[in-house]
Amino acid sequence: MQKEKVIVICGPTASGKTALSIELAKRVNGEIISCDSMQIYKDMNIGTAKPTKEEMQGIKHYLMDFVLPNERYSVADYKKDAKKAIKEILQKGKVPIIVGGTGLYMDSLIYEIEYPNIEWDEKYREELEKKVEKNGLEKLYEQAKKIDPEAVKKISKNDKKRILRILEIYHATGKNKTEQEKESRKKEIEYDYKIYALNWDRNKLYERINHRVDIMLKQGLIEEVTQIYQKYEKFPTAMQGLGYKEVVDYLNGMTSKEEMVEKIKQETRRYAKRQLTWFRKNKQTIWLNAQDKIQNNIEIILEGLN
RNA sequence: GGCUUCAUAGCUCAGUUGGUAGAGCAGAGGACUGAAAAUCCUCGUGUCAGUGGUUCGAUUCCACUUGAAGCCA
Repeated sequence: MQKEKVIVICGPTASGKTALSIELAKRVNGEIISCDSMQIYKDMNIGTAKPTKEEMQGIKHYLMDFVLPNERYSVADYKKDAKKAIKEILQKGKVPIIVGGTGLYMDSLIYEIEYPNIEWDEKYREELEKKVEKNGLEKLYEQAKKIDPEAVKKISKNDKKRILRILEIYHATGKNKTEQEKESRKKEIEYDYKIYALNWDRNKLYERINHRVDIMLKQGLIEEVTQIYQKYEKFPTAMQGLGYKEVVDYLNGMTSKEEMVEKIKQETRRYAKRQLTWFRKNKQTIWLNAQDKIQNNIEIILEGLN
């Protein structure tokens, strides 16, 4: 039996994914599933460049604006939610269009990675964090090496996040990360993902990013962050968002306004570069020239559906 | 007009007692399996302002030229 087709549109921030995807959805009777680790949050609109109701033009968007900034959300959640959304859209007889720039989330879907069902262990994480503070990372690195030498080989001594993760997986499942990752890819991929990525001339992309940051500030980014900051107490990840942490520093008097603006622009440019690195890795991706007319790119995508 | 100081990587600056040079930042490339807009790794050849001179050899010393900053008129 032939697999059903799912369109995927990725690309760096400010590359025009939103505009393209909405036009495409109108054309193919599609609905959009966002693939963006920050647009999931409520109240974070300006800084995440979330499309407005008007921009959506009546096209339904899934997995956007449904998590509170003080809640936790992970790739595993995303994968589950996104697959559910795909099924729902197909059942309606419509075309699912995955759109976004979060590479990790994207891969969890297109490779259909299976995540073992484990609970988020706040206590163990805190315990590990304390150990790092007290004795430094090195001891935990050695410990991780004993548990999973193969995984440790691939990371640096300074990669705290991944060192802790190796320990956490072992703590929760009794398996090492390498083993668990092998199992996570065993299942056959259910859909025929057609993957497209948008690209720009690098300098032009950077100009767009700079310009977009200026617009965000005009639209009231500082006010948005101020409100979120007052409304919620904890931000497990939401405040890691670009633009958000920098505004927080500014509000706390750590930086001047000019420094803040420059920092947001620079970090966003760097982020775009990392996104491109990620998307280049997948060799089945078809690259679209974002400087072309939207309609031309839509034609290319339509050809791929036949 | 006179004197002094400076001119080295895209930027800020080290340095070479004369044997053609190196940091930070910017930038580039890469990695990525439950925080990912996060986290981490790698990468520094440039007429050492220009033209002459001294020298086996000058980015380094000398002269002049150009530009910048400062001081004195």
